[in-house]
Amino acid sequence: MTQQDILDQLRSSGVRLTPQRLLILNAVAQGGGHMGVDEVFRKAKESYPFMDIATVYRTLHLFRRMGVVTEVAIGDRLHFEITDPEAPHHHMVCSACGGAYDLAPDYLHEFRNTLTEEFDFEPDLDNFTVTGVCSTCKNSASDAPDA
Amino acid sequence: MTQQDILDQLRSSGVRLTPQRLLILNAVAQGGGHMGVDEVFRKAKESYPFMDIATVYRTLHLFRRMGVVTEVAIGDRLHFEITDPEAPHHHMVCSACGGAYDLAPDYLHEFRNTLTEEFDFEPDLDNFTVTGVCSTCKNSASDAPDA
DNA sequence: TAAGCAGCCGCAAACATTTGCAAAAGAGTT
DNA sequence: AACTCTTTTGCAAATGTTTGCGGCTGCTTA
Repeated sequence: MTQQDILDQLRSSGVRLTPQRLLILNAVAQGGGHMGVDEVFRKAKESYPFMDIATVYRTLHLFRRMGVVTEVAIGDRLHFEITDPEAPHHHMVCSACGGAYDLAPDYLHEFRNTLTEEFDFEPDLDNFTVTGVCSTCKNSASDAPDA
Repeated sequence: MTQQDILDQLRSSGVRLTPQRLLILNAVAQGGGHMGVDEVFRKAKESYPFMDIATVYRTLHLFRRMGVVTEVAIGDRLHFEITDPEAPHHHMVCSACGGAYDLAPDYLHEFRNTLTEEFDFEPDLDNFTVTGVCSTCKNSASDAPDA
């Protein structure tokens, strides 16, 4: 599951491979975890100073539409990561510390089955995120009172 | 479970009751289902032409923080509805037709338990939305290009 | 390799959302 | 009712995101 596959997928979809798109793809990939729009922009701009923010938005949306990247909402910010079809996973985001944890799909099988059987509703769990409070923050709740 | 309770809750939180806030609360309540920011703005403006869009944003965020309204993401748009503590529910949003369906909390109990037990992660399912394709759209995949 | 087409990019302007600030207004106190 | 304190509002300016458009470029065909 390399970038090569992604490039093939793009090409075969009639989408053009441009330097800008490759840079953006690289930026997301090298970002490892979750890259914000502006982080992708800055990183891509390092290699190509004429990079435009509009292109970054358009390209990320394109990639998302094609399933190449996955969008994760952390707080109010959108983050992006390369979609890994071999090991799809979901996210738990802590509203206290902003941390994002991976969640194996097994935990959602039951839920999916329920929705399908009860409502004939086919959930798209590829872009699935649960918000909540993580273990760490929950257990150190004593520190952070609010006035 | 009336607006009165909401007002009391606001007052007792040290939040001030202003005409603007009442109008916005009313707009969301009368909107019945899910009101977009601009819809709330327009409706409130009918009664008070000086209403400012910034006030609408600030107030909706305030209400959300206080749990008075619930935010539902439908497509790229945020919608708001009055939180009903008597009958909390979640949402299934169809990515094809944009429809929003209520989902009883029972269906999430199991899921919540799993997250808590396995990860000590306390999910906030009050603002919980699953995206997917609804029965209608799934079964009429052949016709409806867009509606 | 040259030519042609369609899709893409960069720019700037439109639109959406957030924020700083001074004036205005709610809520308690006298 | 007048006073004071603090929050809230409206405006405008700052961000953040999307879109229209003319020129540019990847890709295909010959």
